[in-house]
Amino acid sequence: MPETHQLTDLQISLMRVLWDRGQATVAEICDAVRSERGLALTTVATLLSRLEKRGIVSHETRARQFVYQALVTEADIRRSMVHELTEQLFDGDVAALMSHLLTAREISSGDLNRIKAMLADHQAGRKEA
Amino acid sequence: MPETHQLTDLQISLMRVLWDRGQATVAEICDAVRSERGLALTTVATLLSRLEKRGIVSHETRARQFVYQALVTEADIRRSMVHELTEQLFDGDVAALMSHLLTAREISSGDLNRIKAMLADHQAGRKEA
DNA sequence: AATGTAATATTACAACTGTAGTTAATGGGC
DNA sequence: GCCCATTAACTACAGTTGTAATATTACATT
Repeated sequence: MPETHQLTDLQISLMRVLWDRGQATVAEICDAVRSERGLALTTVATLLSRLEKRGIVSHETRARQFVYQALVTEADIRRSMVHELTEQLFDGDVAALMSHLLTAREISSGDLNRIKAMLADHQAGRKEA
Repeated sequence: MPETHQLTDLQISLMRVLWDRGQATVAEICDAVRSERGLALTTVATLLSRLEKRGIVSHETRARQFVYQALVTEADIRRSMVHELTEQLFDGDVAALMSHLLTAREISSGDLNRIKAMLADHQAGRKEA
């Protein structure tokens, strides 16, 4: 259970590559983010080694190259970051955040229907648990 | 329309005082956050002047003291921070964030009912609009 | 064995944040 | 008019982040 992992935008970009692929070398990650953010190889390497120091990723060496993999899942990060945000901005009140999402944003009716369906599912699933 | 204002935990604590009171002197803000975070007066002053440089707050001088007030509302900050988070972690998909909230084990049945009610309200309101 | 090449390791640096000490100004009380 | 207390201004410093150049290492090829 990683306590609370707050990641920046850039850090998430790198993580996403690992989440998508499972593993990746520095060069692969560098390539993968090139379109959205052109970074030098050494920059990516630095970022990854910092993430490793924080216990977010790990690496093994294979054919002279570091192959990184995520140690936390995207769900973990979502959980801890959403939790943080909820605490900070909504005093921990998830329903308040929901309310914000419903009112402070243009939500499509498609979204609304999806949400209603999810709610129904959720309650159904909850009952049998 | 303040572009995108990401505030840290501490910055939000200070802002909250201003949001609650409308205005406050440095000393008042310092006192207000003392319980949750004991900071030196000069620390609070520094933080506020940095926020002012960013256009988040402003001050006027009254009786030898700076009286600060927020230039952005809590709703503004909520909007931009929730938006950022949604973009970064859910690829902009609000319904996906909702889904996460429903499944991420942080929601009580009471919350669920409140949410259902809000959804109903929201759709009702939306119809007449 | 020498060398080119690819990869990592080391070092650097500016901006921002959290934190606060020190200094300067100034108004109120005596 | 002088001193104290309050308050703001300036300075400082360590940690994190974004960014990358340079240095070192080591494999593969000749």
